[in-house]
Amino acid sequence: MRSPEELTTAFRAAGLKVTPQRQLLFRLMHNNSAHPTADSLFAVASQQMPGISLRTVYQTLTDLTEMGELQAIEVGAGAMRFDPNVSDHHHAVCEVCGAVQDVYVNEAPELRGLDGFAVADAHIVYRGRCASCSTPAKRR
Amino acid sequence: MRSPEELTTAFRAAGLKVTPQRQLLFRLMHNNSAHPTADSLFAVASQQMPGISLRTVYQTLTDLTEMGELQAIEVGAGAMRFDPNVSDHHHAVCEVCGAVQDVYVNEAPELRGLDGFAVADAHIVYRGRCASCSTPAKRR
DNA sequence: TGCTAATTAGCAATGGTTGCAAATTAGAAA
DNA sequence: TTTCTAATTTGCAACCATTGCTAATTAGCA
Repeated sequence: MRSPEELTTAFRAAGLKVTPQRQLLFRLMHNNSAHPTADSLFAVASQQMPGISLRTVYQTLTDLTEMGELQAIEVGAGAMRFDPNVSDHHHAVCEVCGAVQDVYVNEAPELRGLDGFAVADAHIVYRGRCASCSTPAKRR
Repeated sequence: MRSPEELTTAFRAAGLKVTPQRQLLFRLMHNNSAHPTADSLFAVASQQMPGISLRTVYQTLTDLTEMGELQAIEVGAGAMRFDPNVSDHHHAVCEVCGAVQDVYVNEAPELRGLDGFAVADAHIVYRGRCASCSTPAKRR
């Protein structure tokens, strides 16, 4: 997603208002690689702006997603995650701690069984253990 | 998933009871390639057994999934789908009609960005248009 | 045929998300 | 700077898919 400054310009150009709530969310999502849920983002936002509504967080995340600034991802089990990285990539979900990280594939595999299906998009969810959850010997 | 007869034997061998509800659901899921949701399966089951509970449908689908007889898949947007095909495969979801079909990949692609993540499982969801939704000229 | 643990049904409750309406406010225009 | 109005925010109710709970029922062994 673009920088908070660029988004400010883009929103105004589109006839949308740039409210303090939106500015805060622009900042919180920019370069955010945590793949937060609406709720976890709400928790962080609330610290900096007590009284901000969860409804507004949902609204803004939806708006940004529709504008192509965020990618909404469904990793199974639970809430939607939001990712400011809108490049073509996939996700790995740690089954231990729930963390989500970006994964890139070099080339799409060949498919069988498409049977006339016209693929527009593909998304892969990998499950397993992230680096920190794979090294139990670390606690010495 | 195995045949209703084999499941009957397997359930009894595991100390589980083979109720009329379960037998019906065994039959309805066997060779079912529609990837039904719990609710759509409930609708079909209700026709053949009025009074069957949605709770029981959920329960039985969960049991079968835990026994490895079904695969529970999350295609994004909406309810869980259940698939009696438990072989290693993926899914294509039609964005027009919502149909889900099985897809097989020849070989897993190389990944970048794993960064120590140990992959245990991968599931790909393709989105696009199924064959029947891709041929508008059919209505002559 | 009786017994008992497994199962069912029904309903309440949960978690994530959206619809709605009233109050507030950004920002263009005067 | 003030006014005006459409956009936005908030709070709450409602929604959907799913699960928890429990009393009543039942499969299937002895």
